[in-house]
Amino acid sequence: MSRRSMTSAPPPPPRIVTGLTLMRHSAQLMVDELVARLHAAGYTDITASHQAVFENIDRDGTRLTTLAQRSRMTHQAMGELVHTLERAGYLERRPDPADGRARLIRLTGRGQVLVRQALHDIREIEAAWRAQFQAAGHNIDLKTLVEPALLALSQHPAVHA
Amino acid sequence: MSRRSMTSAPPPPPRIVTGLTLMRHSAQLMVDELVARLHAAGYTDITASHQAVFENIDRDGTRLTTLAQRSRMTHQAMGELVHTLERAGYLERRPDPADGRARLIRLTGRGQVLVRQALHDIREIEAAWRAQFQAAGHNIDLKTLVEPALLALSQHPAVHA
DNA sequence: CTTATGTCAGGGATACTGACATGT
DNA sequence: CACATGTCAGTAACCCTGACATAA
Repeated sequence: MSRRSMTSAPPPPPRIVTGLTLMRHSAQLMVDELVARLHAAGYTDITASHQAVFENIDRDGTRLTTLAQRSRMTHQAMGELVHTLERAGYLERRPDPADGRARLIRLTGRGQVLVRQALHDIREIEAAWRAQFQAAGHNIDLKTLVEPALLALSQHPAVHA
Repeated sequence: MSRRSMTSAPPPPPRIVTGLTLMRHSAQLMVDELVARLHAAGYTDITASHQAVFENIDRDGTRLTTLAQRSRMTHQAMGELVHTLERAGYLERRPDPADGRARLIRLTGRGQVLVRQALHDIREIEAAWRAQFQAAGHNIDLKTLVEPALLALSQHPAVHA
């Protein structure tokens, strides 16, 4: 569960509205909404932090260290996430045939079903955005909107210097 | 300081790229970048969590409870944030003349300077975004784009039901 | 031996729940 | 008394640092 509680209060607008605050709040709402839908679908043990695993795991398995690098966290923290999801039956670990030191982390069948459900929910959530965009007269896709920002920011020296 | 460390690794793309993941990562990068700039400007005691205070405080002072509601957290958690920023000299508390039970939390002079600096940095961060966006052939403002999305999500039943 | 992978132990920062004191 | 405001205490979830075991 997200550490941030799902309060029932109507969302109050912030006083100083910048693009940054809008991004922050939008991302927050999207993730909360996704977790709420997954809970409603019966996946009550999934939390927002697990997103880091599911969005970075490869179809044919991924090493713990790789998962950690992709999600920009320590391998120790990622190890804990993987351990939880493994106990819950979403992941399994098998020795890497190509490297005796490593183990590959893969989705189980149950894990694949969960990811499919999540992608379905995300599509629905994003559809609400698109509808609002079009109602406002824009005809643009969410990826098109956010991708250049990600590029610009990830190339900025201060971010990784 | 953000709990998430500022690793020097190049940003690895996630495997499953949805609008949701892009939003999440962009918001993360923007906030990290802002905090890094504020630190560089000498505000070494500011962390990402303090954003919740500065973006929700009114010019003429705001109650603790109101700050908490606006940032969707408990008043206890907000109380801790305010206490820290008060000790650091960015905020001050004075009795509310209109209600003896309440106290109004306001920016000090130092706090106002900080907010001005932060807004300046945010403008610069967003400029990089806009440049990439225009390079891609689009000519639209960030607020215009994100605001309807935020509206759509905040009105969704599951978010606050 | 050096390097990469992963685990174990402990701690820090954030925000929560519950209980309570105070003032209207 | 009921209610709103705010504080104090304890805890949960998340992620970090440091130390270490293992295998290539």
